[in-house]
Amino acid sequence: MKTEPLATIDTELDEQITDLLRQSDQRFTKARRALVEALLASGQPMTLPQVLEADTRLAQSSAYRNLVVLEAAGVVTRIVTNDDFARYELAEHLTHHHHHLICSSCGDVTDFELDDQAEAGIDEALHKIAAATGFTVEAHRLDLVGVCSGCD
Amino acid sequence: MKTEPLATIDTELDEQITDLLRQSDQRFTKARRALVEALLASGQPMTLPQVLEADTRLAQSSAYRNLVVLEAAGVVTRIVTNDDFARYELAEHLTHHHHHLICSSCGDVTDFELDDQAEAGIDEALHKIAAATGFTVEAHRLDLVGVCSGCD
DNA sequence: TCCGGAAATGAGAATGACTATTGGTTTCAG
DNA sequence: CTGAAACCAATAGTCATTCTCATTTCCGGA
Repeated sequence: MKTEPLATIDTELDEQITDLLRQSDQRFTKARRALVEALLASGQPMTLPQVLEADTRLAQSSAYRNLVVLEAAGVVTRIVTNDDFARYELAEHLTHHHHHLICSSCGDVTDFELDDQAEAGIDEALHKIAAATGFTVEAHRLDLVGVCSGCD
Repeated sequence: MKTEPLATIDTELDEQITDLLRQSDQRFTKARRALVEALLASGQPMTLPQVLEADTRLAQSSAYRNLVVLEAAGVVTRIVTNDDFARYELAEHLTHHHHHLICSSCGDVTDFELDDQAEAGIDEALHKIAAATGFTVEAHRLDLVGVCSGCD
């Protein structure tokens, strides 16, 4: 596979990902690097067809397999909606905490952030719930479902 | 199909559902009533196999088809997780606004509610976002992802 | 640098949740 | 009572995703 990056992975990010993969006994191969570059270049959650379109050198089966590996290693997150395809994006700890606008019409997913105060309020309420139910919190997901401006 | 309800649908709920279905030119048939009863009896989101197990008189194909009808009519909500099966529950406006605890280990989904203050805070923050992005809000979804007490 | 084994790749086949079709039965208006 | 519309159950597709396996690539040791 030739290398012609869609986006550049800086040294720090490269090391983080290499580390995460190593913890799962996996290598940061060219195909996996190409996937990460495509996700990085997009800046938005992508479906598999979108990923393949962004980098036509990728094979479908390998892309699926590598996304599973990357997800297991904590490098990417898989987002399921009611759309036909699942979507993938770089994990939050490699980027920043954020939420999703999900369009119920076209299925598109866009990121957004909440101000710190709102975020803190949610966290507090959620930890109360967790404590009351014996649930160990890994993450919270807050999605806005509606119709995007392009679908009106 | 015989009728031997798992749970009782009170008159008000019955009328609401009948109305919603009528708006989609659909009837509230026995099979659909049985589905609603099963969901009502469970009080939690159910996978299709769980629904079939709860009421063995239901046929798989009809259950799927009727759940599609009920969802289109706004009677039930479909929740998709990373689990193999989608889950179904009664729509919020027939019950009450709530959120989900999703176990990343066993896939089980449990409902919980937030106090009014936290809920209002979230709503406010979200409407700001919507206004800024030209997004028309239909609903918000707040899920807690983690490990349930049975899976530690 | 060259080798050998282990891991990764890619093309295609298989899987399985879900959907559409079919053909027969029930319901309801008139 | 009658016929069309709606329903139901069974079964055959559909299609995103996963698996298989022959081939290729990677990487440490000689």
